[in-house]
Amino acid sequence: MNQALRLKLERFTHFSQQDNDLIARLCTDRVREFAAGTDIVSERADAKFINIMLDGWAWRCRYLEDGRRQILALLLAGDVFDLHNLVLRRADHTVHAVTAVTIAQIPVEPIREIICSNSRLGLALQWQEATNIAIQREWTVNLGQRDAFERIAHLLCEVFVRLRLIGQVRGDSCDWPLTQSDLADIAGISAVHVNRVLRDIRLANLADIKGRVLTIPNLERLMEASQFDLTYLHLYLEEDRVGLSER
Amino acid sequence: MNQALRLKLERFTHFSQQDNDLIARLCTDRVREFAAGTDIVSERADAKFINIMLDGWAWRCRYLEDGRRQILALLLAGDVFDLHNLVLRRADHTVHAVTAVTIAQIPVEPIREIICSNSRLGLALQWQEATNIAIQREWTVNLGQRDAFERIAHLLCEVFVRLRLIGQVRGDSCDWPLTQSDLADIAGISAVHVNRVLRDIRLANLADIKGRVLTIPNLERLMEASQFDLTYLHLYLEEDRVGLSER
DNA sequence: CGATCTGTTGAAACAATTCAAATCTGGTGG
DNA sequence: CCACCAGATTTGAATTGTTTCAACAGATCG
Repeated sequence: MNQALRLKLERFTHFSQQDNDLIARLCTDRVREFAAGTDIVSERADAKFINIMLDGWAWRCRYLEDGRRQILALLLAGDVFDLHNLVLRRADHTVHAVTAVTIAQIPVEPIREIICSNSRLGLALQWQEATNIAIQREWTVNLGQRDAFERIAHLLCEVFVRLRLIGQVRGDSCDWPLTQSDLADIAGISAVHVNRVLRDIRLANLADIKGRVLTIPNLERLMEASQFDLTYLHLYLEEDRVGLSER
Repeated sequence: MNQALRLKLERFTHFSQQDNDLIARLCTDRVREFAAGTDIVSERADAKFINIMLDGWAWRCRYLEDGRRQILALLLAGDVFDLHNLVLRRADHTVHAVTAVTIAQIPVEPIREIICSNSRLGLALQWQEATNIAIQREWTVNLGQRDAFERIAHLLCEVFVRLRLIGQVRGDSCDWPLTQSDLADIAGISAVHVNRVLRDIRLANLADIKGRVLTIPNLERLMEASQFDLTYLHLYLEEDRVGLSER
């Protein structure tokens, strides 16, 4: 099974060999590649697949008529998304590949069977969806209550912790393919202001983005600065591996 | 069956007599009343029930350590919520009764059975949850991309349309139990600014709140002013009853 | 009938945006 | 290998949207 997916799902529960085999098979059957900058799901497209991110970065995005856009979620390796396609008929937003992306696109029916079988795997898929929604709520809090500095700092914490979960952090650094414009459309502020806030964060020695790499010298301090509380990620197993302690 | 719940679920599909009986039974078994101003679900409480709003107004809310709060969702009659309790172990936010509230609190197991049975009712419950999430995404867009005027106008549209769905609109008016402070914590702006924006909306003759009643003389114009597009509510049946046409 | 929320308004302060221009960066083709 | 280009980042100055503070009027409720 895909490394990131295994690490991710095992934060919820451990699986039987049977479950492991099943998910491994699903993830090799229908693998698709998307080039950086292309759309994975188009707004108003028919809702056909449940998707599993195997590699790369993507985002959900809604465009307004006048060209404004809001990035609604970041999708990282190991993320299961669009489970709502079990019941919805069409997409109400776009999913966009930021980097080159590898995805398993699984038709609705096999997933429905897994969920109805009440296996641990089915529960884990639903848990994934539930945490996606908890993250969506946290982004709502971010946009509604926090100022620009806290919003950016909080986002950096979240992504860093999520990447650490799937083993994509090296020491205090990780990949960072997002531009300042992208960050602006996540945080609901202008790109110019993102630039100034990132400068302030850098000057406070809390985090630094340079050459598509994010470095957080002291995650604990960055978490304090943004009131980051990882309860909302609903990580149940081996909690020592995330949070404050290294590795 | 509760009137609002029936109207709501039938926007997704029609039910067999068997389904109708089942849901009616569940909704009479475990009915609880909450007084206005009390908490229905407390942050970090064990996640035990799936809830169905039978009557009244409630909201989801997250508090930050320093006292700021963000209202994350409005829950109206007919809304099924906290379906994520099928997999999550504890709440990451509060649910608060705005008015007196009547709720059916259903344990996890019977709901799991309904969903796994793959009946229309089970799909309808999942559809409810999926639309709740779509609304959460739309609120994220609202906070991230729209200015104060558009945010408030968009919210008024949404609530009015949702209330109309469950037959709680009289002509161009509906109940409005929220204070300007509440609106502030939904829209992520200060209460003072809410007041000024509401004045502007009133002066533009788009909507008026007076004495706990909201009046929207011309919904179509208010929808235009806030770029309100009801796709995100995923209403599939009898679409003529909502949207622009009256009744 | 006073006490306590809720709503309203003005003036000053602040956060964030806009516009514009300069610099830096990575990739491309000559 | 260098010149060039487009996109990304950085900075300053003027402007706008929003907040804060403060004071008062209007409701609502025991």
